[in-house]
Amino acid sequence: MGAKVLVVEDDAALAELLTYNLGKEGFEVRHAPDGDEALLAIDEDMPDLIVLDWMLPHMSGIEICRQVRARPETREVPVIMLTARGEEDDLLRGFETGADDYLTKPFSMTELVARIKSLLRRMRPTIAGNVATFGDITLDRETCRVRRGSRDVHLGPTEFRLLDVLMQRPGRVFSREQLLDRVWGHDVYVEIRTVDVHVGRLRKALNRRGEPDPVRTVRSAGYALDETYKASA
Amino acid sequence: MGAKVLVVEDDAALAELLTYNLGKEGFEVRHAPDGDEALLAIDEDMPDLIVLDWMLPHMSGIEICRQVRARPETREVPVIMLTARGEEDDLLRGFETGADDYLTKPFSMTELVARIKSLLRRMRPTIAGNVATFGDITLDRETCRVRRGSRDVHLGPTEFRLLDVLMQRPGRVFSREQLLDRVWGHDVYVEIRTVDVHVGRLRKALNRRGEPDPVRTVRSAGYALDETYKASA
DNA sequence: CGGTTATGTGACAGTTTTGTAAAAAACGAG
DNA sequence: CTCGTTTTTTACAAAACTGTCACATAACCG
Repeated sequence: MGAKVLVVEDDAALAELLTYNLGKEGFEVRHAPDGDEALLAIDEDMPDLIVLDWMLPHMSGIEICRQVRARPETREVPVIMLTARGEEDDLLRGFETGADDYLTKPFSMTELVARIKSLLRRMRPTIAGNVATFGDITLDRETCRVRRGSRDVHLGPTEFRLLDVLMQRPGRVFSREQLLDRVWGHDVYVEIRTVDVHVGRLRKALNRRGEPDPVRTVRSAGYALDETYKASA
Repeated sequence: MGAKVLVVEDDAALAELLTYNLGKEGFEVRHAPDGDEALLAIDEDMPDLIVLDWMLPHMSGIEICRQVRARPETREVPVIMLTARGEEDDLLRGFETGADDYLTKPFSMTELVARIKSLLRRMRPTIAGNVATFGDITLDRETCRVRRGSRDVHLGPTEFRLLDVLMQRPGRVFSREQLLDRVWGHDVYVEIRTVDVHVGRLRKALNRRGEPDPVRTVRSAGYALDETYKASA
């Protein structure tokens, strides 16, 4: 499946149009009609991107945007705002608040989709739709398969998600806590060292004898995919 | 503000308009009339953002964009493209190539400025936050990597934090007490001379034979990054 | 100069962090 | 329920890093 997109829009007709079209593009769409629903949705399952109508019943778009930017775990989520024509003031305040892009109604679906893809690519460089690539490693979310070069790599579900998370930002160091959050879920309690074990298994599955290890251990910090390796492969 | 913006635009009148207005906003603007000049300008002093006309004499905007994206050191630089009305094909190809945003001529200066600021804020992790540079030394907090020139420098956690602190204000002298505070934490008790040992280790890791030492000892005061060195490198 | 103080640095013993095998527990398809 | 797979925990060894000390150098000062 594609990225998760949260659409915050009170106009039911437009909301449905968006849901339908984005869904067709392979995004997993969730809809929230107002600010409270939006924050709830964000809590329940973190979207990869938010499309935010600027005019909402109770809480203004600007307020939601501010709240999203305020929390550390959502700070990185890109926001596209939808404004009515000619609200240039709002627009500028929107950018101030930290929106990443905006579209003026009415807008073309093609354009919205292009902008969404652009922002997502910027956020998660290796992910183009369902397939992520890092050097000679390929991870396909659709078929749940991983390949290295021409060989098939068998991973258990946990190793698969682990690699998936690491590949969302190659090179970035994820702490064990962050990995627990993202791979196991923020409500599950497991020993921190379990991460190490699974990283070990991921390595064993990924590396045949003589191949360089794409997983980097950063002492006292966590694990990351090694950009050096990517360059060499 | 004060970010460096490279404007690649062959139409002299528009170029001047851009230069003037962006300058007024506090950006440091450099102008290149064609692709070759653009690449040269990028080499000479890396811009923080590129405004790129899509229709250029020799090399098309798309080609420049591709080249910018191909090099690791410019991969993260955001690109805004300027297109004539109705070239929707170009637009989509532009996003494919990795442009981050686009504007259709004619556009309002306010809007361009807003978009530039938004992109710069989004890139902040790279420009203002996560990567520090001092001369030929680079410290990346996201990947936990340090490089000197083209060589990878391996540091232990303590040396890493130490360099991090020093790089937060290059040239400033930090007393050993201050370094203990900031690197070890103000609640830890360790001998003051431990700082010296770690500075020594940092030096050893940073300097290959024949290279000048970027760390300056200030007798009876502390340590600092040497601005003399920065100038020379 | 000689005396004094500050810094550089090798060695080392102790600590922390990581890799990993193996056991135990959990899970899932028949 | 049973078997095979996967996950989690645990324990231990290996590796990496740390803080301290002692002594060698270097800088300062009258």
